[in-house]
Amino acid sequence: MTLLINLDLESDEPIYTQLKHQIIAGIAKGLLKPGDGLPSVRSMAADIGINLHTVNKAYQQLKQEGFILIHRQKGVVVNPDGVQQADEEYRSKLIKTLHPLIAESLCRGMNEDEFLQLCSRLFKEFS
Amino acid sequence: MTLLINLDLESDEPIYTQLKHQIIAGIAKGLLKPGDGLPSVRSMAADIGINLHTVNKAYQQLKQEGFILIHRQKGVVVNPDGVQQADEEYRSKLIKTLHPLIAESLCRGMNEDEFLQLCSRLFKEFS
DNA sequence: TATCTGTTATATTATATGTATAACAGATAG
DNA sequence: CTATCTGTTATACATATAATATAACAGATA
Repeated sequence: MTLLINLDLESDEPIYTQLKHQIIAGIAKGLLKPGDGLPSVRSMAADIGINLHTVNKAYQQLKQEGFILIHRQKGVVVNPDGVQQADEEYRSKLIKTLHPLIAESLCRGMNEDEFLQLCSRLFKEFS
Repeated sequence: MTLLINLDLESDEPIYTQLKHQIIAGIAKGLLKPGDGLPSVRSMAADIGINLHTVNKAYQQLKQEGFILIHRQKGVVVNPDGVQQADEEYRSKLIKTLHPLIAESLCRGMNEDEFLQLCSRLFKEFS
C-alpha cells in the first residue's frame, strides 16, 4: 500500500514540511507500520513532481527525529522499533508551540472546553 | 504598566513573531486591556534593542489581525472593542496547526488524555 | 519651531527554500 | 562484468524572508 501524498505548492508551509507531516500522519493513523518501506528519494520525488533534494531534506529530518531509518541496502523504512517516546525535550517543544495558540484562542473568546473539544475531535481522526 | 518583552535572538522563531506572541499573551492574561496604549514603534524598538521596522512588522500584523488599532494621533492601542471572536476561518487555521502536533504526539505515545491535560495546564497560565 | 508620531522608500546582509546537474560508492539484477 | 538503482555529497542558481540601516514625508503636539 502506497501512502498518497497531497501537496499544496501555494501554501506558506514549505514542501518538505508538508511531506514530513503527511508521513508522520500516516504513521499515526497506522497506514504506515514499523518496518514498512517508503519510496526512494528519487521515486518519491518523481511521483509527486518535486526535486530529489526536497524529498531528501524531509527524509533526513524524519531520520534525525527517529521516525524512519535509512539503510544503504534496505532503503527507507519506518522505524521498526517504533518512534522514541515523548521525553521532556519533546514536551517542552510542544508547549512552546501550543502556548501562543492557546493565547490567541483565549483572546478570540474560545474557552478551555471548546479548545479541548476541538483537540479531542482531531484525535478521533487517528483511529 | 509596561509589558515586559523578552526576546531570544538565537531562536528559530523570528523576532517579530516573538513580539507578536508576547503581546497577544499579554492581552490573553489581561495585563493589556482594551484601550491600553502600547509604546510607539520607535520607543519599543529602542527599549528592546531591535530595529524599528521589525517592531513595525509585528504591529502591522497585529493590526491586520484585529488585536490593536493604530491612530495617527492616539498612537498604538489595544483594540477597545476587543478582538474579533473566533470564526470558521480562524478555527480552520487552528486545526491546520494542531493536526501535525497531535499526529506526532500520537506517534510518540502520548494519548488523548495526556495531551488534553497538557493543554489544560497551559490554559491555567492565563488567569 | 522643534519634536514625536506612523508611514514609505531603498539598500544591504544573511538565511531559508526549491530546483538543477553532476558525481561517487555500494548493492543488485541481468 | 555491465547496467542500474540506492543514499549521499557537492555546486550552483533563483527566489523569498528576516533583520538592519538610513532617509525622508506628513500630520499632530508642545
